[in-house]
Amino acid sequence: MPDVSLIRSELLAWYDRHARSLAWRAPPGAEGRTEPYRVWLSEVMLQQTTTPHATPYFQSFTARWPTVSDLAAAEDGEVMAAWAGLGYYARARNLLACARAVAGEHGGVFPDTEADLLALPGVGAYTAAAVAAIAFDRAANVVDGNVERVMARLFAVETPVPPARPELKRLAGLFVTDERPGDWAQALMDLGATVCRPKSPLCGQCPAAGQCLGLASGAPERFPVKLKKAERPHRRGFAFVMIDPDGQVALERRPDKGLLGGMLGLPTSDWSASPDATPPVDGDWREAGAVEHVFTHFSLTLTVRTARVKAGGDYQWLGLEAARAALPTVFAKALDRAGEPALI
DNA sequence: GATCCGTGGGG
DNA sequence: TCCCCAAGGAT
Repeated sequence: MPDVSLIRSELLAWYDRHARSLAWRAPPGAEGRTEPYRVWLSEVMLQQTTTPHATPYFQSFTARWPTVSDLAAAEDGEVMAAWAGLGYYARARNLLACARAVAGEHGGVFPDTEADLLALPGVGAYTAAAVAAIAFDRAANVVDGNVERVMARLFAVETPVPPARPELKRLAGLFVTDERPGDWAQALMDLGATVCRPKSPLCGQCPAAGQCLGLASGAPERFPVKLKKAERPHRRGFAFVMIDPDGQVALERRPDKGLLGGMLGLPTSDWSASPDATPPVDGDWREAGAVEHVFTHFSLTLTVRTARVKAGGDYQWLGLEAARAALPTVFAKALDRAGEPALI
């Protein structure tokens, strides 16, 4: 069996030499621990999101709202617009709810235990453990997709995920001690991101290669074994671009629950196998083509229709640039499409 | 436990 | 082109 203590010391030594330089990490030798606000913000942004995608958002959020109290005081629409393009918009709603809970119920100071962190909106098992470990040096079992993969390979776990999750978490827990818990968590995730990668792992560079049952099996990339996932259905729909004489576009706030919840959007039909193409208002509607978009659990062909109208009704009217910046990607694509046939 | 919830890059 | 998937959480 892999030697837990040996792997720990080898990986921590590797981390001391190979830690990635990331926007939310204190530079090497920096005084004091990392700000909990920055750790929390980065962890939320990194949920199911790649580092390159999250980085510019982290920079703009921290520049605009330097503390959790600043963020708590922001308006909902501002924060949602600033999150536009990052995806999983429930994160932005929960981010604001969490900031307000910290500002209002905790005096602007993040709680420093895993249990108290877990009670905050948008903070689940992973994020609570990560903030506790990285910001507060608590011995927490930080398990994300990277850690699951590393454990599955180290121990050559044949049980497929997701059923194997509890077992992988148990294995990860074998490594958690009071010694450098924050560094340990980040070392494991850095290893997973740069060496023990999903495809073509770089086992020749791995400090734990000598202890890895997956490598010994001859096919480490086979782990973690995965269950086949369901097919992604396809839907169709219409998006309606109304432009007033000043070039303003009609947008509506989407309900908090459901797809793209809380975000601004174009008026649309239902999205289904055979959507109802009736536009929201009468007018001289023209077809501007279609855009394709892929969501997590369905793909969409969105046909774009445009009309010149007078501003009014129950809409927010924004200029083209402002609208595009505030919209989720699927609607930004639709707006781009509407602009092409020289309607504007 | 199963489902819903985005996006963009890489193989 | 298509498929995979990335520092998950809520219901």
